[in-house]
Amino acid sequence: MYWSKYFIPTSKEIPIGTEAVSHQLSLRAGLVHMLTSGVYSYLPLGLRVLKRIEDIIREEMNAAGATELLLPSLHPLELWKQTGRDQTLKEVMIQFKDNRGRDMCLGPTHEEVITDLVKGFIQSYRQLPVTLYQIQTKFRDEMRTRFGIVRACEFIMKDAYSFDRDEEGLKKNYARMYQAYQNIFKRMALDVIIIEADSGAMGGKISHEFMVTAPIGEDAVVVCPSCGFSGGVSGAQDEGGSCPSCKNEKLKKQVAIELGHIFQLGTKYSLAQQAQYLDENGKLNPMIMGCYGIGVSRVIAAIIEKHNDAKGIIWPKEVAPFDVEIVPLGGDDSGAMNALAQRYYQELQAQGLEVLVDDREESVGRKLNDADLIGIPLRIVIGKRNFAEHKVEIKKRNASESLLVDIDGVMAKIAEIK
RNA sequence: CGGGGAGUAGCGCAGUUGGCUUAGCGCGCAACGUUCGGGACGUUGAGGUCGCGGGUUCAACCCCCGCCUCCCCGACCA
Repeated sequence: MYWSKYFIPTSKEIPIGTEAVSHQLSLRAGLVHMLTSGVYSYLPLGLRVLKRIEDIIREEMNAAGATELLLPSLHPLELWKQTGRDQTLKEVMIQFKDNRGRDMCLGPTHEEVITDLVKGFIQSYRQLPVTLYQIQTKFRDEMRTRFGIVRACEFIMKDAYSFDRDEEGLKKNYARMYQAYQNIFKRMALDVIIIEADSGAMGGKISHEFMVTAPIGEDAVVVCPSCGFSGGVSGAQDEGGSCPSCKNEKLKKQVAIELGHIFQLGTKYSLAQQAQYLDENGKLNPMIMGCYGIGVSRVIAAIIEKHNDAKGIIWPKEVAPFDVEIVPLGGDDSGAMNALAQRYYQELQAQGLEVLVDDREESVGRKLNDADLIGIPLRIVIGKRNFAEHKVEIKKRNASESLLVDIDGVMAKIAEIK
């Protein structure tokens, strides 16, 4: 991709009314743009990150035996009355009458819809278990939005739902999802703290939250500075309580942001909506459900929050919008330098890498500072001084030093360090 | 929904105790020239219903009333 043909509106000004680093950088690096409070456009660079995060989630969910589908966002309110959540979620639900006078809402979550779907097609124990998931936009009428895409009214969520014959099956599925979540966050370079949590409006008994410590957090966790033990804030585990694991140190309280939440729902929805199956004895039983969410768009903010420096974002390579950025700086020999950039562009693409070439006619300072800001993991700088000596510069965004490499040795070097 | 802050050019801001403001500055944008490895410099230029609606006044961006929007803290939630 050539920068001049693309759309990356960067800014050096810190946007008004922003405090969180991730909020500032996601705006300055041209990832997202606010339309109104809690409602964001994903610009090309932000969309690329989003897609990469989604791909990681898809791979891990598929590997864990879940199947992707896509449910509607537009729901008849009638469906929500079956579980009473038209009332319990009333405050966050965006409701309205359509032109036919029907009461409708935009889906804030999808337990009712998926349960309604599954009960229509699954009648026998032979068809269970089944786990379905989607990556989709949710709508929640937040009274108070926060930190840009961290807490938005329209946001992207991965939500999965499991249906089992019994508790044992649910626990198995739950454990599988738990493991998949650990894999997912690890691949995104996020250290998660997993805590037992309240089920809230979801219902059910057991649930776990996947948290990442960050100043943009809305919740608190306690962490042991000595052994790394962590947990939710409650009773004996409050700050100052001695670590229940190593006893060496007192626990420290930290704010954390919730990125994922998994629930053992049990029969709350299957009973209310009569999602039943026939067992081998010909007896009707309610399906045993679990649900598993990840705030996909929120993950972007968390990654930026954890991976940045004074100059900008430092994308972990698995989620970076591009793998390599080529920066020809121009000069007397700019024709030959641009040709070299084009050559690298083709060679790197042939290796399956996503490549951005900053072909803009901008000052050196602006190009290099923009490169730092948008944070592509690998950068190839073609400057006239080195070019005259048949060399180019390769720099990792997360390294302080750059490497001088022979013009013809670039591909080998990239393959070595990428 | 309670408490605080803020709306003036695409972005970031200044301003007037009401009138020399034809509303400025920085960034960005356009053109030309000089530069050319770390957000270069100069000259010229385009760009604004001063959030919206009323009111007071000879005169309102400025004062009064009402409303809208955005941000932060809290409550609530995923």
